Amino acid sequence: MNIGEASGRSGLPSKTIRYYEDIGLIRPERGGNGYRDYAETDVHKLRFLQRSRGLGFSVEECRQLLALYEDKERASADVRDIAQTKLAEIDRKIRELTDLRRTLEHLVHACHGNDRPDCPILEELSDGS
Amino acid sequence: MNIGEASGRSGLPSKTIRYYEDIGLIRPERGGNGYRDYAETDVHKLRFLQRSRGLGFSVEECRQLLALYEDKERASADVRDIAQTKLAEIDRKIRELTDLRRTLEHLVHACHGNDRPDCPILEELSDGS
DNA sequence: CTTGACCTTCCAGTTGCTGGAAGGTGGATA
DNA sequence: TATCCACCTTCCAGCAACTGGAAGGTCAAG
Repeated sequence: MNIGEASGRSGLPSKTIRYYEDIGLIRPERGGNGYRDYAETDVHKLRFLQRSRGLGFSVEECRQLLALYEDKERASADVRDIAQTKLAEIDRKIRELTDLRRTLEHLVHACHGNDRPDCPILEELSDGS
Repeated sequence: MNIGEASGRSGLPSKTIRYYEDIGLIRPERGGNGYRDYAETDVHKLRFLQRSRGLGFSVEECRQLLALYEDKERASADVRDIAQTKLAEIDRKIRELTDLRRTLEHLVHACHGNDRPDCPILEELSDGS
């Protein structure tokens, strides 16, 4: 499929997809006309990149995560190590998001209008991990 | 307190804290010697920024979130609207992180070594929101 | 009164995109 | 067959959000 369809299916702009190719994250085939030709697995990787970038993982971290699948020669212990580290990070992020959610809920329900100056939100913000 | 202590307590590099001041996110006092002087509430805001940036919110989104406390003239309905939108975003992020977590768990437990080529991980990756 | 760890500003570089120009491709339509 | 228009290509410039380094001021300790 062409880059436009890959873009629509992955949620990433074509520009970004070309950029990811520039920095070596994905390697689509090329048709006789020079157009990039994306396979299903490419779209899966792009969706994966779209998500994990949006969740605050750096491009290099995403590269590591993708490598977990692609580097088929890598020893499984290494794979587990990297994945385990990322799991801990993900758990931390989930905890932080949950805290943030609670804080905003509080703001919505308890800190309306003039009550704001007395709102203990900022104290809550600094709690957690 | 000086920027070094604010840095240590917020988890943000001093460089980044100065940058946040440049773009108007925080406004610490200045001592007679020209040094920045951070209050407790500043540290709370910095910790908040450290977290929400790490969770994939843009600086402009963080500015909005901070404005929920600071703009005391804002009508409470507006506050609720913005907060509600962010809550939906946070819920989506939590869901995506949970999916990502499940995927990695699968990788750790089921896709070791030579089994990788048959691993259905990439299919799982494209599920979810 | 000097040493060293802090602080200041300023300017340049990096990362991760993002927009726009200039031009080629390809299926539909007159 | 021509020409349209939406797509694709590369390249280059600009923006966002830092990050590093130079050049110099401040301050408590020895």
